[in-house]
Amino acid sequence: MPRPVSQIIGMHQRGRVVPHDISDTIKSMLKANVKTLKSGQFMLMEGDETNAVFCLLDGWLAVSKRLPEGDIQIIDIALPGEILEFGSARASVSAVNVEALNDARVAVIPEASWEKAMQTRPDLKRISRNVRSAAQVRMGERMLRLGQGAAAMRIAYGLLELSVRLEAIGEAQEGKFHIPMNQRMLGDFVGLSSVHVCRTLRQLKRKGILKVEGHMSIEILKTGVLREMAGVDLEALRSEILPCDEGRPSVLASLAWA
Amino acid sequence: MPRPVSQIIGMHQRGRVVPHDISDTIKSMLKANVKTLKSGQFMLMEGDETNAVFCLLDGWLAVSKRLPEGDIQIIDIALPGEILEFGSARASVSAVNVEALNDARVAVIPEASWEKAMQTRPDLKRISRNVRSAAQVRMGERMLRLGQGAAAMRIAYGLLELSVRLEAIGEAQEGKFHIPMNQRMLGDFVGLSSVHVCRTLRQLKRKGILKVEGHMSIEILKTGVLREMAGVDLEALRSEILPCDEGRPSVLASLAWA
DNA sequence: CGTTTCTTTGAATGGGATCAATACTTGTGG
DNA sequence: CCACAAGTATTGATCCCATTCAAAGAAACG
Repeated sequence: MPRPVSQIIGMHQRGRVVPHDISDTIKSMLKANVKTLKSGQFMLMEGDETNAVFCLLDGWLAVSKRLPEGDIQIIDIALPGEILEFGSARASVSAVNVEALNDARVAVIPEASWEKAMQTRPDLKRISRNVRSAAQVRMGERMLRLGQGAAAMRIAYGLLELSVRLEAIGEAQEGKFHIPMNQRMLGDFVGLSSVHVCRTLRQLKRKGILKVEGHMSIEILKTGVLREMAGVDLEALRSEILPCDEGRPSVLASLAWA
Repeated sequence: MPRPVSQIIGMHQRGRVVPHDISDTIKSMLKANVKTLKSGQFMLMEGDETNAVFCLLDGWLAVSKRLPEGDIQIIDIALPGEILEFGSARASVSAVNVEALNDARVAVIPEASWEKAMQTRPDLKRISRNVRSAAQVRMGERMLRLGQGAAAMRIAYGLLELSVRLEAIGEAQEGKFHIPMNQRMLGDFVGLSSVHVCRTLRQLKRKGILKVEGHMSIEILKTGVLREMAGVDLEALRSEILPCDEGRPSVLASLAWA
């Protein structure tokens, strides 16, 4: 489901059309080393060394952390177009686990190539920053609800966030989308036990706010009510968590689709 | 309490000594526009526009978000040396509140100047990235405990994180430090009610793990036990949440101390 | 078709919130 | 200097939401 060319970065800059070969530089960078992950496979574990930048081309990744007791919290969910830079302050050691939630393809870009590309391509730099700040904002939103919100609010926000992000990349239409996670994982995402995820979803179903079919095929029926439960301004959320470039929606991964 | 010159960035690069006037470029950038904040004053509110980069020179800032119901979650606490970039994906609109927890000084740097400085100073770029990833890692740690940890663990981790970070900038010695927050704010930080913060602190006091005097003067007596409760590897934490450059601890703010 | 994993539902437990009342601290102006 | 006010800490009692335990369906899978 590729997007229209007008939404692909690098094809236009301030009205001028950029030669295709420049855009192809990024394309080739993205295609140089593509890692294929099967559903459930770990791309990275806490403590692993990495000095690469990852661009998610296809599929979902869960970025998570684990307590000594074994409890897991999903810190963030990466969707196609996400740019992942790990390594902590001192060394290039990952502080998180990264797991494929379904079959995924990830472009692995050596830090040096990435740096170089950023210098020659100001649009890439902008996009990188926008993708990063989008991730930061949505993590903040989730943190707010983890700390202060009740179960219904956490679930409501989680679903709305996914819905908004999925719509932007064409993986959701009219509030309908599929989540490649079971209820246990969704619980790890919103900070609830799987049992309580089940109960909360049931409530939403009974109130006619959601429709859930099979394994996590979701349809949001009453956006307004859900929005209210989540305590979020949908328009503001969209503008904050959807990466854009020069005012247009942008998905870096779309470059590798050709 | 300035740090030894050897720890100040820009004075050495791969063994070579850099002329002082280059380092002075950054110094003058930091000093060009310094904003003074009084305790309790807001530097930024959700919805405000900013296209500047902030460097915290002195004092503590709380970065927080608020639910419609009024509940507040402190997303992160900025300490001297922190580099703050706001603005979300699409526009330069802040998604957070930033409040001074005590009297603070912040260098306000126009995005353009910042970009320019980053290009001419690779060390600044490295530091900026390290500071950012440190913030990311500690937010992840807190998110993990917000979602999965009980009250004692949240408090224990919160105190340990602060202790580690404060020691690195000389604001804590031998586990003793002062927190410019009341129990309500500490609760907003770790996701607990003020009442429960009080109870949890009392437990820690009774067990001889902590000493608390007056308004939040803390002394960690049994680091091992606290570390255990927090479920954290102290050494790993240090290496992940303390910004460094070229293997040495670095605090950008120290440049403005001269 | 049996096995495993996942969902659903019930019942009991428990942790933290909330409500409420009492001390303590700090700052203010008389 | 004291009295008062406002904010904060402390503690008890109660309530409620979410976890845990347990068991029975339902779906996926080899």
